[in-house]
Amino acid sequence: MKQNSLSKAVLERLPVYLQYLRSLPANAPENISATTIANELGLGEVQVRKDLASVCNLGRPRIGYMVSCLINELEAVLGYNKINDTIIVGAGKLGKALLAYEGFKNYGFNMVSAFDIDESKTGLTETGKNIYPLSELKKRCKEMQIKIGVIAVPAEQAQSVCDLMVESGILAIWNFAPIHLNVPKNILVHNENMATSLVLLSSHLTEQLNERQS
Amino acid sequence: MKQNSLSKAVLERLPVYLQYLRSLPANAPENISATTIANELGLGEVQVRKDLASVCNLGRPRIGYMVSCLINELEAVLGYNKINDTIIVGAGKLGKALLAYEGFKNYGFNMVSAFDIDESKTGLTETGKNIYPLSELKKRCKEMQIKIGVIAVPAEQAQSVCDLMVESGILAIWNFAPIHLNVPKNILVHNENMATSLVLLSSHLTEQLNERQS
DNA sequence: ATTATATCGATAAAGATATACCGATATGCT
DNA sequence: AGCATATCGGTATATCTTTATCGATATAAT
Repeated sequence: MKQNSLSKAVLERLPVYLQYLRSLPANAPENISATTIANELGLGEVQVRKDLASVCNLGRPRIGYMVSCLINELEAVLGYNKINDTIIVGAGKLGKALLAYEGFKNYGFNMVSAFDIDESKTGLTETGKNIYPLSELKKRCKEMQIKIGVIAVPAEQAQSVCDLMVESGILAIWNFAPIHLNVPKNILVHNENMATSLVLLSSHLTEQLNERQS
Repeated sequence: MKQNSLSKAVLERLPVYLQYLRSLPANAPENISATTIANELGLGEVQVRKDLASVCNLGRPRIGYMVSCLINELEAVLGYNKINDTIIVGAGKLGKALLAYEGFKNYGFNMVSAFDIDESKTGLTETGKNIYPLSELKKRCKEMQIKIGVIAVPAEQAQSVCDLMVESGILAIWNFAPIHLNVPKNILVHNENMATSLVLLSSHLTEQLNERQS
């Protein structure tokens, strides 16, 4: 593990490698080459090698990388070993889906509980997690030292929820509301922008259909 | 509107501008400057100007851009006027949330119906949309000429669902399963990778906490 | 009318990211 | 043993993206 200042682009691909490596069957060969990974994931082999080199140098010519070591290194660099407790504000369909999703623990995240302004939603979910009134957010975040929050409320309420989160000591926000949030500069906002995702699909589609016509 | 080969980076920011412009109150000034947009969205003003220039050249010095025109141009370039009918495979929490979400129509998308291998889920949702057995996917896609599909099933089933979609004539796939999909090269897969999003949050957090210590 | 200012679009420079190339090395084959 | 081959890591090059700079222009103020 050597990690120093990984670029955003690399940081976004590393989890993909990790996911792929974890998905390999138990009886797969002990070692894997960058070439193989590249083919499987549809990337360039040089890029894979460069990305992996930014994490560790344990590839051997003609042999490749030892899968188990690579997984360990990636987990270490990505911080998947330390558990990050996270809360969700908004217990609608999306909020509940995120709260219930088991897969986050594979990434070192633990969705602790959700908060909603509608107090009738208060209580335990099917999966045994608590939904609390929004009024308790600050108190509970401080208590549990929560540093990560998810915003799953409609756009109109997103900024005020965001402000409340910042006040509660949250440092990183995963925002699902389709709106730009204003935050102090030490707070990170990552926008999960559906519009952005959809545009990529739609513009690909337009290209495809145009090509067929011409 | 001039659109020719917009870069991915630009394509990802355009919806953000559109979203922001639409959110302006009705009594806001008729024109807006790149400087203002940049400040509101936390971007560089030159970047905003360049991005907008890639769509149209209707900014006037000292005046700025006419909001309504800009919205029209952006909608045209992004293809938000043609409605893209879309189906979802997987009617679990996530699938249902996506099916119910009203906001997609703002982006020119219409979530038509969902499909699930579990036939007990078949029927109408609260919002009046149909859930069908997966076995009907191909027939219904062909009938309705669906070109876009959403994968909201567990990783293990994602590849087979994907194959089925391709067979059904779908050209663009929005994949929520944490796995790389193999597809023919004319099919676009956009991965909504939670791991990737989370990594960015988590690595920011690590940096923040390290800074405080030193 | 002249000057000051905000803002534009275009071009140039800088920075980030991806690709190509090459020498080194570990294995398998003759 | 010696050669062919797959694969690595590093350096160099090319491409893509962002940021800086500048002359032009439309309005407002003097």
